[in-house]
Amino acid sequence: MTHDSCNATHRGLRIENGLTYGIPYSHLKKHGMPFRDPHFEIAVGAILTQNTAWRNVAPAIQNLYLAKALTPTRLWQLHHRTLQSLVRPTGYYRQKAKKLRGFSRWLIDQYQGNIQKLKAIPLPAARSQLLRVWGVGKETADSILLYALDKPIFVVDAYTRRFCSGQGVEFNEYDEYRLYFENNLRRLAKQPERLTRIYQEYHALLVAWGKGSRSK
DNA sequence: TACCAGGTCCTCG
DNA sequence: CGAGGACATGGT
Repeated sequence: MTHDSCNATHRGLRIENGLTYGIPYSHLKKHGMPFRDPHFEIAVGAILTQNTAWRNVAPAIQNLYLAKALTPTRLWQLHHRTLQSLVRPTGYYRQKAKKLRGFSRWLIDQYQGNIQKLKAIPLPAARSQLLRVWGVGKETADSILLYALDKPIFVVDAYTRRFCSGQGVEFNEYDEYRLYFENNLRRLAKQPERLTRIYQEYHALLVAWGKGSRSK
């Protein structure tokens, strides 16, 4: 794992340079990243941020880090009640603890707890498998695919719909919004291998727009 | 004090 | 299917 993971993107939000949830990067570099899988961590963030402000999610992930539980095995081994208390700041903490537990169990059973093995699966199959996990809906599945696994799929969230609405673009279904962006952005991408990065950056722009337009 | 925040699942008609 | 409700904490 190269150190670029320390600047990993969580659903469009970049982690501050040199700091990951309050832990100095120099510390991580010196001691390695025991009990921490940055790609799994991004998936955890995707679940915890469901209908929740990111400011409530960051402390929860820091709790998990300090508990050395940011790997599927370590997280699953936490006592159920302990896990609930660690993710409490995110709200819906009973449901979310159950979701994280189930997701971890699933990664352990299907992929030996190695999320990189899920990355090796073709995109459509990986998506349908994720959608079978309890607590993982379309937006969360696509967030995991795009940000944790670098798969080229566009994430549709509340900001995306709000932005479209302002432009007079409306659909009924999640996948209609997704395909609308994918079809248009694909045309702009000269090389297909840049698609993932474009989707990540474009979604990040929508997030930035959403946060900015709210305080107005 | 009320209202909201980057969803998902369950239930009922 | 599809509308309606439950889930829960922290910030403004």
